[in-house]
Amino acid sequence: MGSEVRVRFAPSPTGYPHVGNIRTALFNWLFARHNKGVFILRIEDTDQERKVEGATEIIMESLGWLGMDWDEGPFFQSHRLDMYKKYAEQLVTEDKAYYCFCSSERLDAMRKDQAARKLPPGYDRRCRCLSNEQIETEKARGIVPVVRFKSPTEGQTSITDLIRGEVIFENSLMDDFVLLKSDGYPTYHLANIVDDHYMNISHVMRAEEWLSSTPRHILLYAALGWKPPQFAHLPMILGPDKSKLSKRHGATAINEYQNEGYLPETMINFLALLGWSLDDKTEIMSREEIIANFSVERVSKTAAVFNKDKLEWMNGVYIRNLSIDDFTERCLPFVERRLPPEVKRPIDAGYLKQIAPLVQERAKTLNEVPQLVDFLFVNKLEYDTIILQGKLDKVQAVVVLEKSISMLEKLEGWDSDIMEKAIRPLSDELSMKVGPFFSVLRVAITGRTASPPLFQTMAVLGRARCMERLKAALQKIKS
RNA sequence: GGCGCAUUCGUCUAGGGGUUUAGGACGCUGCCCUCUCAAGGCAGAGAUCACCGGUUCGAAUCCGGUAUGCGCUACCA
Repeated sequence: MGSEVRVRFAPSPTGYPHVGNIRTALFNWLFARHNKGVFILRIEDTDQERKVEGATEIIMESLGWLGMDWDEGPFFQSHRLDMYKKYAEQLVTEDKAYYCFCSSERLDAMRKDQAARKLPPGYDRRCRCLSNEQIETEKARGIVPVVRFKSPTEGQTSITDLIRGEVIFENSLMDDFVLLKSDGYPTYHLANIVDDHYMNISHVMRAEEWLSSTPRHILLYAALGWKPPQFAHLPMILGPDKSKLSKRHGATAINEYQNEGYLPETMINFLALLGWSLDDKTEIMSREEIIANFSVERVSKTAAVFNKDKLEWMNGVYIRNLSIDDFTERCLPFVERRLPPEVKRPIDAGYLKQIAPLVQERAKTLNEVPQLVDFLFVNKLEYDTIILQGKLDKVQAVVVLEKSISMLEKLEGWDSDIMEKAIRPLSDELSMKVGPFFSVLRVAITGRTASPPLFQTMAVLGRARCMERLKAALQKIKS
């Protein structure tokens, strides 16, 4: 069972998960599911300063929302401090690592000096060859040391990345990085290697920004006598200006997309296509299709700009493909939250279901549904009288309303076809074009110039409210 | 500065020596449909495949260099 695929998503709990991190999670998850492997959730909470309360829960909720289930975990690195410490000390004993007593002030000064003299930055290895006595004196002074890795000063370290091929690094350029911080917490480098080893991780798929520190990891595996996993460094996600996607580009946290009314299936599909493709044309794919076809070979090397226009389009596609019941259900919380306060709560789900077909193909996000339907809920319409007549003059608009009202009053039923059959001929009768003619009625009924189909809307609104609105419009234009 | 990675329409991408007058999608423009707005259909504009050399009968595809972009260069991940 040594060939079993075991991958992990290992976020640090520093807030709402970034779409880039979620994309990394998704590729790991897809890879695991495609290969019938194991997907592990591990929380890398080794930075006490950046840790945010509740972030872990949010991460788990986000994964849950997207339907990315994990098979093991969540594991917390903060619960495994003894283990990291043990290996750090083992490396010190084996002379593969050493204690460093340098203060952060000295380190800062050193870096400044290096920058001023245009030297490559990096720890100057002052503590690399301390004698036992020196170590004891420093300890006696109450200085808590960090543990640094003794990087080789010559040779090369190469990695074979599943996406980028062989990448070679000069060991002489690698500095003695910290393994264990003075607060007893491990750095990413140590914790990562220890955990990946103990969790039997077969493939490490992470963002490209990690490529540069991978030789450190390789060296650490070797120092510990462990076999490294395979690496795949995923392309990054950029903002429209091609810099790393960040807040100034708009929403970056996955939950923002949830709140903006994007469907989880849209996010999965869209994110999957950011760096991976099935072929030269397939774009809309179910989660199952993506799983069935996912492979690292088809992951691209190039960073991708997050194209929100395309996301919106795709969300529209998914919204239109929803059943009426499903669409109604998903709209409900948004409508509940964003309809004007004067509308009575709870919102009538039955009524919303009648409305749903009118707006389903018009909405790109669930969040815009409330604005699309609010005129069907409020009691009094607010609109500018001038839009009522549209291309017509005032007298014509009055006639349109009067004729329509009397025609509708005579009507037996309140079915959209019946209404249309009765009203449409009126425009001919008055030798008006249907466009401007209907427009008057549309504004009277909806309070706006763009709306779902007029008669279907009227059918849903109901006879009483329609007549009331038409008469109100007549009053309004006359006064 | 050093090291690393990358470079095909504005964007996401297909393509991996001849099948390519470089294909698809978003967006954009026009037309059709049409009671408005959408949706849908059709059409169009949009890429000298970053640049320069090389290999080859032949290169977007292979190699080298240059440029540009990005990443890393913390007791952050």
